[in-house]
Amino acid sequence: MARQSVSPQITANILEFVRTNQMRAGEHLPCQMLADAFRVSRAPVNAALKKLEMMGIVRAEPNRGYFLAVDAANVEAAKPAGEPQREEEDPLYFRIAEDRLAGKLEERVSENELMRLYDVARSRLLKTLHRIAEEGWIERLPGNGWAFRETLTSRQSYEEGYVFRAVIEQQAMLLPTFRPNEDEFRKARAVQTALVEGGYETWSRAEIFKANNNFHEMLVACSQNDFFLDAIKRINRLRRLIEYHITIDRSRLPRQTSEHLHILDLVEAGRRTEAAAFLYTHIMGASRIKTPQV
Amino acid sequence: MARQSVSPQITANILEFVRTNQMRAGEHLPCQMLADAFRVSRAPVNAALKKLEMMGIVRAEPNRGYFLAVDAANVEAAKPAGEPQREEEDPLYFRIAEDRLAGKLEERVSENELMRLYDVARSRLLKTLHRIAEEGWIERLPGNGWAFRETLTSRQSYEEGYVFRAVIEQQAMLLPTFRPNEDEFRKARAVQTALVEGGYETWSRAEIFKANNNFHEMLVACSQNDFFLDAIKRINRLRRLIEYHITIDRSRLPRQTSEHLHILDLVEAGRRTEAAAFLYTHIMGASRIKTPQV
DNA sequence: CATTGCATTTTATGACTACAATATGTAATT
DNA sequence: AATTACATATTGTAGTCATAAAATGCAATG
Repeated sequence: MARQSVSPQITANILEFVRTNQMRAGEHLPCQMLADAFRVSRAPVNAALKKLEMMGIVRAEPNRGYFLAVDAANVEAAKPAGEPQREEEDPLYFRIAEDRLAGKLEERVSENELMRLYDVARSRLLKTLHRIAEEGWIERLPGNGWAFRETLTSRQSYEEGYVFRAVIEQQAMLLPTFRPNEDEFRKARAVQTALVEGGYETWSRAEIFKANNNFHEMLVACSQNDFFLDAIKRINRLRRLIEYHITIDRSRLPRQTSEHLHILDLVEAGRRTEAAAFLYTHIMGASRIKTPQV
Repeated sequence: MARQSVSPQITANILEFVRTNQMRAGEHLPCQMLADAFRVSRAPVNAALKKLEMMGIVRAEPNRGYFLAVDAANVEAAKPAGEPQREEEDPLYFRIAEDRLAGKLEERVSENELMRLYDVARSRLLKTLHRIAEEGWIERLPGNGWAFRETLTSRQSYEEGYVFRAVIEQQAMLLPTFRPNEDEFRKARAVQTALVEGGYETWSRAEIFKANNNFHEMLVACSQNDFFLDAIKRINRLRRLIEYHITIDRSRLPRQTSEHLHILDLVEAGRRTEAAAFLYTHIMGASRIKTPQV
């Protein structure tokens, strides 16, 4: 048993790429271009394309490479047929998170203990633990073992997180370096509009959540300050974990989405201060409504 | 060859503990208490105390434990005699940082490559790389290898960092949950006063830098919001790395220190808004002065 | 009764090997 | 000139073992 491959992830990436670029059947998919986009070599890209060929999404032409077989709009439909409902991403990560949230894991744990419990190799466990450490809800102790932090389990830190997000995003928008990116704004508008026009009833929870996060991260990215962007990305990864445990309240989505569109309007109209203030209340509002469920 | 011990680190911790608590000769140093304070078991604490006994800083009494042999003020003097100038903390970390700053390391590096280059075991390398990843200046690629980010090397991100700090610290102080901690304020005042009264000429660069960081982290900690505190801690770790490469300008220290004291005054007088605004310009001012040297 | 001192258990690192996945160089194709 | 197809080189993960360090249980001490 060697390592687990990245090519499944690449497969998903290609599908997303095709969709967000709204590509049409027959368009060429150059191998090197995809490899660069996903920061891997051509090897896993080829493996992914081979899989997609079997799924009927791309067509291979000898010595010319792979070509999209269906329009982007129809890729969606072709996907669930071939593979399980949703690819797993990192099962170990979620198992640890669930067990911690359920109180099945003590505050202090040793690596050996976790290896036995989840029956995984040390290297795999460490990879996941370090990922968790980056998200800030576990830390390595100086001697042996790891200690969970309260970030995940306490109600208070959940609210602190919303305050942090609201402040960071508002301030990012007020920075002198903030400059709306026309291209990204257009794409964001398209996604939010798709959500309003029925998407919020059919999209999966993960897709809705991702669209939401992308919107906010796109806004912060316009500040041109990587520290603000990194801070938001980090807390969003954390949020995803917690909010997966909350039954999504789809009735709130239309309002949320229209608020997003309103923010885009304000920024494009040059009313930045207003937009920032509105953004702040938008985020804090989301917190107030959801917390009773936790 | 097994792993490297944490007890040298514990030795340093005990010395710092004795100093910041201004303990006097003869005071008892309970083993379990120290172990709890540093989040390790009694084993490495005992090892550290044994070393300190040989250095003449503590005295062992059979079946009663260890007792401080000199006053906290004199610990300083006793230290450099026994051991090398400064304990290394993590040589690998600094070697990688130096080599990256000097342009000796490409943007993309593989683990094997680094293992050969620095002649360390994979586990040790990974530990350090993950630490660096947490600080945000390297990231794991999806396939093989790691990629350095621009955070360290670009002039722009250096300035972005100052903007981030200024905003975060100011906003932290303006949070409704902000509550000055009397104890910490008193200690901070003592340290800053010691600096003014000559400390800035005799203290080592590392000590001055640490005192500075502690001051700012203490302020943010008063916001009672861990996300703000974590963000500041993360960027401070990064700052330390870069500023170690700048010859410290000791002539600026008196002004910096008096500004710190001024901030404490304003907060204690309940003039929070003024304090926050002053804090903002204090940080941005530091940036403007230093950048020409980079 | 808290704390030490010591014996015992448990832990994590280093070193080695095997191998599938990833990365890359190069000739052939359009 | 860009891209593919294939062959080759390199990488990182998993597994196992030995061992020093860290954690822990408990009788002895003050």
